Amino acid sequence: MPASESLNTQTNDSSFDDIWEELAWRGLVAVSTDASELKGLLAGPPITFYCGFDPTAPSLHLGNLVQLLLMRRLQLAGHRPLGLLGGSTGLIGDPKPTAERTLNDAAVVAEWVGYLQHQVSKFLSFDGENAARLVNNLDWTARMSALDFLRDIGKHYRIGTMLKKDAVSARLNSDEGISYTEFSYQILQGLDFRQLYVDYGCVLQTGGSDQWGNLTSGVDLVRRAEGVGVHAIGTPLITNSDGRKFGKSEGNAVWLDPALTSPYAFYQFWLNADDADVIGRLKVFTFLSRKEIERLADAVAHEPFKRQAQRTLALEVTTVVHGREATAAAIAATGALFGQGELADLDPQTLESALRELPNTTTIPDATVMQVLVDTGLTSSLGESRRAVEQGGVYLNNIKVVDAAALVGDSMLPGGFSVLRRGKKTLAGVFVE
RNA sequence: GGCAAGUUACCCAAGUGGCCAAAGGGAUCUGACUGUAAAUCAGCCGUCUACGACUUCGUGAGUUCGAAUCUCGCACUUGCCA
Repeated sequence: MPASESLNTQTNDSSFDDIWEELAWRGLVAVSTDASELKGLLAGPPITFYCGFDPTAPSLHLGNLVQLLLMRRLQLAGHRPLGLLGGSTGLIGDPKPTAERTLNDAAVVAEWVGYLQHQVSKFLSFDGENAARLVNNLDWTARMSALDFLRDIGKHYRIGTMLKKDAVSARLNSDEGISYTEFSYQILQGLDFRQLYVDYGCVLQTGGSDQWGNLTSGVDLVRRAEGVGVHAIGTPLITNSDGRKFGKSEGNAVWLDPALTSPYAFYQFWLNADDADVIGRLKVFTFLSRKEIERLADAVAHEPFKRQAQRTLALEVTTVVHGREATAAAIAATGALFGQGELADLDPQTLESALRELPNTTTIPDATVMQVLVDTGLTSSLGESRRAVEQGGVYLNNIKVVDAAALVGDSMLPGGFSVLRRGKKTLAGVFVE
């Protein structure tokens, strides 16, 4: 439901000469085929372009969000998006630099395709002249025989070129090696581009720059098989300013599915963006204008403690992904839980709904705080709970828990619930019956 | 198919019969400082009914008073040869 409600308010920034200029300013182009040709292409009559999403998990994540928003920007510029779901490529898995993937069960992949399809559809408009369209590469791959594959497609591929792709050579140089299955992935992806060119006149593919080898695979195949020059854009990998991977929070990726990453957690993720990163994030993940973003950059420079850019970022991105209502709830919860006042002074109703946004559990007054920490997922074992308490990192209703044997019933708020906190900002709700 | 090397906790990586729940680094987590930021410093970092017990060093058997360490089988990875 959410997302799509934002579609009507999204626009590109008209202060740019053309969409290419805007994409460049937003830092969305890390690599591409001939830049001046692309610029001309995107400034001209509507083209059809595509971006693929492989079902390697039950939900899309932040890396995919970059692609989805790029697609939307291109659509707003008048171009026609094809959202490709990797029903077949997801069965194979693209080579990760470090390790071979474990193959997922076909039924599971098919199920995930359904989830992703639903998610992708929320970010694109399916109305009007340049309505988006979803396709599944299983539709044309499944019926292709091994012989057709080798004769019609394989003949266009040179092993030398394939070996030189970063994703492949990295693995060949590691002691992990690479299976024939994953080695072949680039051909499957190339096949997609060709098929979409033939069926829809698709002339541009976008993807992460780590997929550059796979993007060019398609460009090469279309040139060889169809004699046509098509294009590819690789977006930069989003990393934190200190080079660490982005979108990993407590060891888990930030998902777009609210069941996997709650809107509250999602909102918090953006709110916690580093000063050094926040402006870049605004450019990539919001539809705010250059003028507005420059104003926020100024705010970061002169009054960083107000964290205006972070607040705006969190508001904008959460709204785009989860909708206004969920965002409002996340902000309300944030206000209640991180506000200055006493928890006991808060309206129990407000507080309770805030706690519902958090990981929470229902228990009895005699339960130990240590056990509840585990139940809410704040810690993963009693030992870790014990350590957290010993280190002075556990708070029940903002009162530091000093006794490892403390019970939930020792401190309760009016209304029969408690705010359990680990560290400075990891919170959970405890409902006592 | 032959020969060789390898498989250690979230990741990298020491350890080659007892002093090993296993060095070191990184990541995560906690504390101090702060702005729910960064940087820095410190601590924690297998599980538990916790001064002790239990389960781990690819996997299954075995040798031994005692095995991550030795032997054999199996699986997987890499390199060289065919």
